Amino acid sequence: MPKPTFFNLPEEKRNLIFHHALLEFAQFPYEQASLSAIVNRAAIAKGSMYQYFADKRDLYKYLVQEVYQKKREFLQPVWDQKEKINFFELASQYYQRSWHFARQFPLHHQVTVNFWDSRDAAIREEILHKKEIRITEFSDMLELGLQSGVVSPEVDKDAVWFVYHAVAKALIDNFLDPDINAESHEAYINSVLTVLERGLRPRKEQ
Amino acid sequence: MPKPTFFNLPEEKRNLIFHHALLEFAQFPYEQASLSAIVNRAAIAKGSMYQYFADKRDLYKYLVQEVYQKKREFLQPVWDQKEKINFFELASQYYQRSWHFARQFPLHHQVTVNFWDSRDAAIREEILHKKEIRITEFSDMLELGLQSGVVSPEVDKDAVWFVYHAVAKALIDNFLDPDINAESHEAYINSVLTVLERGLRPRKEQ
DNA sequence: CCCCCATGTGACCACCCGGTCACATTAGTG
DNA sequence: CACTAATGTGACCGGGTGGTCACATGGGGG
Repeated sequence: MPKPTFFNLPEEKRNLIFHHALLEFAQFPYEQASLSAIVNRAAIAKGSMYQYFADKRDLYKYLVQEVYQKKREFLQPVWDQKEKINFFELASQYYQRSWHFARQFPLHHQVTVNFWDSRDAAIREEILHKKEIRITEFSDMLELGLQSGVVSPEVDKDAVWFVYHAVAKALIDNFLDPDINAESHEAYINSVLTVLERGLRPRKEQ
Repeated sequence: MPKPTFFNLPEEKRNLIFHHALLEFAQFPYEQASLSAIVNRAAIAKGSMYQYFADKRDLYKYLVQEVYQKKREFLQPVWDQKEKINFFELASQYYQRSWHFARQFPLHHQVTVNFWDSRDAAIREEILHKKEIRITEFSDMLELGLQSGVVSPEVDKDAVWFVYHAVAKALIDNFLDPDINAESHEAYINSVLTVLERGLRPRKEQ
């Protein structure tokens, strides 16, 4: 919801603003991010910013929307395989590709991480909305897993969603941990997913 | 590390200050919490606060320390059973009792939740310290589970820690969700733990 | 050339923050 | 009572914030 003026801008200037907003909101959550800092670093007059966006929240919402748009496109190839591979392979590929997204676009990634911690009431609504979308997508995946028999029919679906969501968030929060290099991180994701797949109880078979 | 003056205060006044600090830091994470708001609501002069504590962070560290002290005492009965019951029962009791803590002391609980989101550099050190303590405690528990045979020796211990920590944090963050009543919440915790225990793959036995 | 309108600007506003300090108040002691 | 030391106080400071507004700038068309 930027004002029309923003879209009349030459692309270069739009990118400049977007980039510096990205830098700021990647470093700080919404409440602590400073609009003054953004305009100073972008060498834009504060008043100009208010020609483009209604207020700080307007800018933030636009930024988050664009960031998630990019992430969704990045993950699309994984979703396209939904019917071809099983639940566990799909989950693995999903997190592996999310990790590559974080590597390639660390600022975008950090914005998504900070987004979930926001306390602003209006933004929390957006968060709940995004959460619902995830639940639906995950339920679809899980349903396919149940039908093909790779997922046990005994599990409590809500509990499974809860566990996967919790683990996904923790994985994503740690994607940029500098102590972990590429190879071991991919292995690590798979170790974690194996725990979810097989459980802690010993299995008699195999 | 409050100043000696603080401990010379009559207990009533100490409790007053503690209570209003609790209210503020339960509502906001460290950076967004307002010292001015605390002193105003407690009807204390701002200058007085600086007779008791070196600065905002000093007050916060003291508060967090007291809160975790209370929580540790509350959970002690569970740890005392460490040798008597198995890994999965212990985990269940641990989260059940954590949930009762959140119910009985919602402000204390909320302070612990906000604590983990803090970005202040000095406070992040405390966070890492608390995290190490948790890792050690959990490793001990898991080791007992392995020795007694209720936990599969094939699992990657680091991955198990990661999963349990992630799920614990998510459970705790949702403890005060008003949509969930007492009975169903206890059942919910057990459903989630069952997913971790048995995994998603169907089991041939049983 | 001038007029118009979209765009750019930065001083300025009210408000809030954490922290300080000169001074007032109180309580205990001889 | 007086003297001392501890404690209480709130106006004040410098610095930050999101947001505004009267005005400057510039480029295209009559």
